[in-house]
Amino acid sequence: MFALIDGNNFYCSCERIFQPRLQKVPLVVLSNNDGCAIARSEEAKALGIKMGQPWFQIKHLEQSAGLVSLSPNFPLYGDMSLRMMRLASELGDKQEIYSIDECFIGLQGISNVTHRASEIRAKILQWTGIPTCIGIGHTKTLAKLANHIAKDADRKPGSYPTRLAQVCNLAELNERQRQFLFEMTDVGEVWGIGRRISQQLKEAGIKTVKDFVELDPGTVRKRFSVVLERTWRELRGQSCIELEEVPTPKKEIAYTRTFGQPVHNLASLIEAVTEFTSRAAEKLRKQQSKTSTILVFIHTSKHRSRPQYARSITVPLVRPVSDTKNLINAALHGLKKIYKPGFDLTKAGIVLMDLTNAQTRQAELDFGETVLDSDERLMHAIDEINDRFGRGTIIYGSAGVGSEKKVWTMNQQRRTPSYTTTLGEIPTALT
DNA sequence: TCTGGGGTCCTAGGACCC
DNA sequence: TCTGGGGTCCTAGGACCC
Repeated sequence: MFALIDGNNFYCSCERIFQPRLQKVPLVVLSNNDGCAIARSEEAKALGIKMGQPWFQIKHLEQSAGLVSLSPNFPLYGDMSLRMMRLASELGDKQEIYSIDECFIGLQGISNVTHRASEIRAKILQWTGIPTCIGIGHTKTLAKLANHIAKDADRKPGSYPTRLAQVCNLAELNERQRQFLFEMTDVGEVWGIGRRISQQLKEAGIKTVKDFVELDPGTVRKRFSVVLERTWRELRGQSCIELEEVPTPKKEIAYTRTFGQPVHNLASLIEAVTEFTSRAAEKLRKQQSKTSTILVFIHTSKHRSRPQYARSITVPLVRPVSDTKNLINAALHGLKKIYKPGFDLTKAGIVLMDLTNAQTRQAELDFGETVLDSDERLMHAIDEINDRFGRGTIIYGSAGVGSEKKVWTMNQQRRTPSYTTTLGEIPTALT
């Protein structure tokens, strides 16, 4: 049996902890560059704001409806997440942290689950200020579905029976009650059924979860995929997706950004790609991996009717490395190959691919010209210094050292302080 | 005027290799 | 004039998840 614990409107909830005036107010947290809404409070959802909706389309609600928007504050969300996850883990014996705001809990041998879940929920709320919902079921997909029901029952009166609000345990319901809930639930709410497949199912007359589970598995496999068949089995109570306690190392590490303003010149791109590569290399070393392929891309905005340009290139490395200097050299080499002047470039990024464990060493013939990783101790020292004194304390020269603000950096107009992770930004209580 | 970022998995065509 | 089959790599794009 599994539980899924999920923070409600997580980023908005994090912001509200330190700014109580934002309670009950329609609130959105915007994406990088203050581009679109990536988290919405219930009040903001009630205004009809959609997930991912561009800010310029909803900006007018500031005046007319008191909408408040904030730039994202990921250090804060990451730290609040850790606190929430630590408490959530007390529900069972195993935990899989699935995303910044949700985790699965393995419930093997746990009795009185529903009651325990309510207690954990109350504890998380009291200790961290984050409201959560908990779904429980025999498979991960069912736990996800139960979580959806717990949430809707909580915030949309009349959608589901109110006793399922906040904590919903599908495993303790009888078959008839489960069927009843399946019949009320749109097939598109199922974990693994996205916009596209949901639409195809509906065109075939399969509208609810009940319709879907009544299909024949062979048909699901043939018409769609083996992946969807797995989802079907999970909904029928057959567990196919295991709990992953230890996160598997990433196969790719990316750092990509939309620029604050369009960029036209190679010099700015070099700065941006240097910065992106440095940051990705930090992540790479943190996970104790090396990379042997780096992909660089640049492109214009599809939303503008200007000449379009999009290119990417993969640059193979002679051997797996994790040091920033070698990676920057490779990335800039690729960038210069794909750069073409005359376009309003709005986004660039790099992806480190073909990651391998840093401990693995491939033996090789010595041709007397080996390009080695920079001293590992040097990289380690730079990471430590940047960790301790703030990102950007030590940078590579091609990241640009001028004092003026770089055109490509992000716009973040409404960023809140890092209340819990930066000494100078700790909130003060007025006496 | 203004439209996010980080992942995984899969597919398909073209270039190139033997 | 006649012209195979198997494979990899690259690039691009689409599906899903958060």
